[in-house]
Amino acid sequence: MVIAIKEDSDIPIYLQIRNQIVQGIAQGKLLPGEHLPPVRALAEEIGINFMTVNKAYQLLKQEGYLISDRRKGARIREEFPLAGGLSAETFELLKQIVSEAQLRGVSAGEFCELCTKMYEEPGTVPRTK
Amino acid sequence: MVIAIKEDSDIPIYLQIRNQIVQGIAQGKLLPGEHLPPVRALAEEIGINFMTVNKAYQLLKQEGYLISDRRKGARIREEFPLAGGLSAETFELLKQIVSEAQLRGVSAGEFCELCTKMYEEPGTVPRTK
DNA sequence: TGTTTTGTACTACTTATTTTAATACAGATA
DNA sequence: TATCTGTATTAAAATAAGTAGTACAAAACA
Repeated sequence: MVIAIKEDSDIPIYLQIRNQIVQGIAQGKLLPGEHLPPVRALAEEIGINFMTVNKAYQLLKQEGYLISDRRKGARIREEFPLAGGLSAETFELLKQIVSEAQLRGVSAGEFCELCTKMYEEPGTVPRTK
Repeated sequence: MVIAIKEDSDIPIYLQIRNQIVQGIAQGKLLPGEHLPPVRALAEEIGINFMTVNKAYQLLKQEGYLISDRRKGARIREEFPLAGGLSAETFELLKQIVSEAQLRGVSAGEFCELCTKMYEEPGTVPRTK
């Protein structure tokens, strides 16, 4: 999977990496058990320090998406915890997003339709209704 | 409306204020045209510097939620722009949340149900399904 | 054995952010 | 006039965040 970094984004590089990997797993681009590139290789590919990639991997590992493998690099976890709900942080974030959507005139139905499309056809969801 | 600041939160104070006001508007706790407390009064109530409150008000004003009223303090805007869609930033954030929900075993149906409840009965939505 | 590759711990540097502070000012109000 | 509003300005301090450099241990392999 290709990691594309936006240099001018206000999202830090290590988070861009982390987010793209999470989305990659959710979208099936990264399969359970699959090896990620070594921190140094990915860093060189992107053109950054390998500790920045390491920070992303550390975060993913801490969140349960990755397991460390000193032999062949980091691996996507085989069995996900399936926490059965959102984390407290994500839950609060979602409440905030719903409030803002509501105030911008997005109906509950439209919002759900948008989310459903994100579930089903990730990558092809247009932003404007 | 009462603004409750979590001192140990990793979200900065001015953002906590801003977020709670946005949610307050969405939930009908703050009505269009309603006056917010003066920056100095709210600051003293919370126990912070009034410029921190001012920063929150500035942000809300910039986002179109508030209008300045030099006579009796800031006021909730009467007519919202109804931007007709999410901002690009919020859209990306939502994509991220959907991915994470998906990986945690939350189905599209469950996710939509949760969002719908957030729309309809804000404040009473439990985090655990 | 030696070499290479892996992740990681530790440290450091730089930059950005957040919060507080002290004033000052202009418009509105009583 | 006196007092209330928001706001502009500037500064300072503290904290946090991001990125990077070096060194090291475990594993793999020729």
